Amino acid sequence: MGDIEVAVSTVIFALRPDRCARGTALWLPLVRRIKEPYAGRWALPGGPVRRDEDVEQAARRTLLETTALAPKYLEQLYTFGQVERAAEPVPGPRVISVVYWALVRPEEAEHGIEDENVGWHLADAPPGLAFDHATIVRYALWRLRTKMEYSRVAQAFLGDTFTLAQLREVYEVVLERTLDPANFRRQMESSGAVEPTGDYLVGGRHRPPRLYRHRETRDLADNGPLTRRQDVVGSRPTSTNPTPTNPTSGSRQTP
Amino acid sequence: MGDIEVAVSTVIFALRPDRCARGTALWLPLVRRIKEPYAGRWALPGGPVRRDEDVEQAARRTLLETTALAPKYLEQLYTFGQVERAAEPVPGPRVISVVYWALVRPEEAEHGIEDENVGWHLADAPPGLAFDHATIVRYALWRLRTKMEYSRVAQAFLGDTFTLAQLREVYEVVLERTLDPANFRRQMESSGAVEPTGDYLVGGRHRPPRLYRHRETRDLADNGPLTRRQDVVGSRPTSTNPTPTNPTSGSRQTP
DNA sequence: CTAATAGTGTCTTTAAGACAGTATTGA
DNA sequence: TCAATACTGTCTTAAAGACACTATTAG
Repeated sequence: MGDIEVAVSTVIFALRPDRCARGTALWLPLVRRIKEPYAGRWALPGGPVRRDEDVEQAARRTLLETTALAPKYLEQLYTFGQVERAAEPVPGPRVISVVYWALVRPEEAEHGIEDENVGWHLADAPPGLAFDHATIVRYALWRLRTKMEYSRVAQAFLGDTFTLAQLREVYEVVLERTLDPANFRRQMESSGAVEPTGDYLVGGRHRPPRLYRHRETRDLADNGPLTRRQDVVGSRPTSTNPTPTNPTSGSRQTP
Repeated sequence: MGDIEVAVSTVIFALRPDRCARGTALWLPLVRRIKEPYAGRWALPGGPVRRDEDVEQAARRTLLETTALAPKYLEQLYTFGQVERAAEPVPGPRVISVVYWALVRPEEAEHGIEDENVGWHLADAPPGLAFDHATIVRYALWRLRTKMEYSRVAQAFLGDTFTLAQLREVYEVVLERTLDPANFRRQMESSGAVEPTGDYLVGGRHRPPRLYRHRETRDLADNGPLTRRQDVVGSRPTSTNPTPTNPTSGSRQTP
């Protein structure tokens, strides 16, 4: 029964300058596999969950170990639990993967490792990936774009202060369409997601734009009621359940 | 390493008549635990994942075994993977739970088992639950309400044909507020989510309302790109990956 | 007929989008 | 001065909501 391995993988997105086309594009770091199933192919950073660490903690640890990244925004994406997952070239062991997705700021991204085994790739067109990681990346991209429309995730791509033009560029690059600066400004200001610092960004070639900061009314990575960790109302400090172990409903037919 | 158990739990919602207050309320089935951690307490139906079954399949199986329910709408909710999950009364084994949520129609709900160990409870105010199942139920409720606003999940509570008043009642009960019948009608008709069958519901006390059916343009339980299983563009038929097993980025510092 | 629900029409408010116009900087 | 970006104002359109009004049934 304890015959199933649990692993984590993480899809990390960052905005980085792009040589061709427009200035900026969406990138994600990949690591090259060295062991056999898919050896030599690119894959999402990850690894097995240790017995004594939380699953999210495992995601952070493997990320740090393989890419040296420590993203502030980290959220669970989906758990992939099909039986035939490892059955591609070699019928390996049964592995269930809890996949996370992360957003890092440009400065954070710079601290990441880059060598022949760890590198950034365009999120739109990643190279041939191991396992079904291509599907996972596509799903993560869909989640990012969807969440962009109704939340403030875009701010996770930026530093503590930023101009509205920078924030707008995040939206434009991720959603792949241009936005009207005037309307964008109005929306951001009326939504209360940002607030002006009072400072201006000097050194630009033209009129210095106002600087803004995140308005941390709520956490950026919102998982609904999961973020509000300790409830005041309910009971104990909310541990994260181990599920009923086979309840086998005993005596049925009892009104 | 294979020292971790993987289990599933499912939060099932159904609309059922309520004795007090308004006619209908949101209910969910719970099972009574018979084994020791939390023996006697109510818990979500679920159980361990077998080595040879998909995780989703495990959710369906345990649901059928314990409650005799086979919901059409079943979707992954979240995976709970903290270390201290089982550590409440007895420091049990490490268990990671993949939690699903399901919606069942009234007729489906009637087929469910009901005895002293399996019973329906008000989703708003469940009894004292085992583990952190109260948190999970609260989270599932939040997801249901959130998803209700932008998708067509409401239809999963109803049969093949229904009146707009019935559909509106689903929204009203779940969202806990009344909706304007006129505006609701317009929204539903313009969204293209439903289409009139041409028939009318006779036998009512008053003017017979038009019957509608789901417009199955897309799947009800949409998981973004995950539902579109086989891609035509990409490559192979999309298996569901087993994650890279510890890539340990080899030779760093290589430009 | 009345009671009750089904369904339509219309007005107001709000937000999104298009786009013209003004402001402020470096060179 | 000019180019380029920052920022403001205003018009149009679409959707949401409030709510009056008509339609059709059972009894």
